[in-house]
Amino acid sequence: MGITKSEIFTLQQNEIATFAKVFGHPARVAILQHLFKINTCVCGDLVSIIGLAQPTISQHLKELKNLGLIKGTIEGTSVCYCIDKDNWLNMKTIMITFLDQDYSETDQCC
Amino acid sequence: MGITKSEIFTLQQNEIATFAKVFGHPARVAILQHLFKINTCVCGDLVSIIGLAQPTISQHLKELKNLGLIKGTIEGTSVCYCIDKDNWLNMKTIMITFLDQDYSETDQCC
DNA sequence: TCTATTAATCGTAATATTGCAATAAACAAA
DNA sequence: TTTGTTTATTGCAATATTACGATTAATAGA
Repeated sequence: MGITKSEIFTLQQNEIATFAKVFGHPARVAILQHLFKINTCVCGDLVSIIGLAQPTISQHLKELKNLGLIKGTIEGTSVCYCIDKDNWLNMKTIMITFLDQDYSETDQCC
Repeated sequence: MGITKSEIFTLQQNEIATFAKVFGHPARVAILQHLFKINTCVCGDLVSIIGLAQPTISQHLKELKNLGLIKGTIEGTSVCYCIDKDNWLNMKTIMITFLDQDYSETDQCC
């Protein structure tokens, strides 16, 4: 039925999945990498850099903004985007905790 | 049109997105957390633990197996699943490198 | 052999995602 | 005010994902 049954999972599991989902598209990965790389706000050149149509980029930016990972500031006719450092750090902690689970070397059966 | 234009992104960007996508569903997060928690192979009790139908769990397991994050061993009529440690570590390195990008505190505009 | 158990596969319905053309909105500058 | 520039929104088509009933396959045990 195409609909995720999020109600049967914990808040933490849903949160991890929500963050992961937004990284599940290479355009959004590329946008974030660019924002980190140029080390300042980006005003408008994302469309030419990524290579997708302007409405498509705008949609991807919206998803990143909804999760709070980036923020945009209006500068005249253009909008400047940058990483939201606090929220990124919070997300990073949650994701790394998930990735960093560890288990002892004993009691392995495969 | 519902199809990701992966050809315009780098191999690394596509790899990050592929790993992230598999974590983008809470059932798969829950499966992996359970495999880490019980610290040994799981033979069949995943359906009752997660709370989705057996074909649905089987489908999620298949996606995790396709990416190499888990492996299954046949034990009679049941199959035992566990984390593939080597591949998990490889994935972890790739994902943490992405999450851990950093940028200097200077030259910020927002 | 027959039956029960377990997991995979098939088929299908419902919903979500991706991408873009067309358009709108907001503002700067002439 | 008009024109150009930039970004957001709308609407839609194509494809992907999620979920599960029905079925199949494989094996253990009676």
